[in-house]
Amino acid sequence: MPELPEVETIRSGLATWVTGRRIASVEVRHPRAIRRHRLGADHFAAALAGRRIVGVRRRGKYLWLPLDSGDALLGHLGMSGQLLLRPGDAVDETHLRVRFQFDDGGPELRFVDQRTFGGLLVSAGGAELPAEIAHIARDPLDPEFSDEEFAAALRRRRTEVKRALLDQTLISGIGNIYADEALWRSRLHGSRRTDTLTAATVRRLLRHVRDVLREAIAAGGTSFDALYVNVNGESGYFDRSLHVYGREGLPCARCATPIRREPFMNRSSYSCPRCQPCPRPRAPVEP
DNA sequence: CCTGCCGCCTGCGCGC
DNA sequence: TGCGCGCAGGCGGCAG
Repeated sequence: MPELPEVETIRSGLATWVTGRRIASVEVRHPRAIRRHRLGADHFAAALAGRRIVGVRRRGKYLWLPLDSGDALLGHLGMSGQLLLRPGDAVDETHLRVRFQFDDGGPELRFVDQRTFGGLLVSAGGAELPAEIAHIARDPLDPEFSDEEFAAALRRRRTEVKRALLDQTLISGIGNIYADEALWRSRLHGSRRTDTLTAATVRRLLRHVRDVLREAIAAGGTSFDALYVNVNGESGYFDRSLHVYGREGLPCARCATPIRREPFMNRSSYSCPRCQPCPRPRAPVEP
């Protein structure tokens, strides 16, 4: 579920509430939530108990908490993951997967995940950048993201622009909502081939990607339902500012044409038929 | 190598 | 009321 703005909202909340605190105990309630920690639940808990959290970092949709051991607690929220700060005596959530208690007796950290597509692991020596996410590209809000390298990668690719925006090894943090919103702002149809985009078009696309991500962060993210909330359980309100996502049949804010929904990778893509015309099929390559 | 597709899970809303 | 179906913010692994 959560894309960069939601994960950044959670990162920022965690930074406020867990930085500097020492983990006292870890309870793994569901093994699937730590399936990517190959050494198992006991090792996971032992690697964290007694460690102090020294910060909270993010790349794309991944979060990690560097520890005073030099390791890091790495997490991905998948489609339905939540990280919540809750009083220790609060009733357990139905989908509570992992509980972290601190030695200061303050609020505990809970990993709650309905669909268990998300998960946590301890990355050995991963405080600076976990090796497990070395394949994830920098995100477009990272000061070291290179627009030129991204444009060059698009030119080399033989795929469609929406697929490229969702490819976390090219540019990270963008998911189905913000891909559709950035494409609408850029007046591009998602099935445009990446190798047909001009340099100016790629610049325009990146500008709109950054605009929509920053605006969504300022709104605390997009909450369609209770599945995405910040660490204090509060919803974001960027859903009010969406122009196409989830708006099939509603008028385009620019031209009033009804927004269309098209099947895409077992999900949906939303766009304006007039502002974002389907690209012409490619001319066959001459022999 | 690169690209595209499937499977992993649970819950909700809809039509019958 | 109940049931089956389609759909949902994502990713890793694998086939071609």
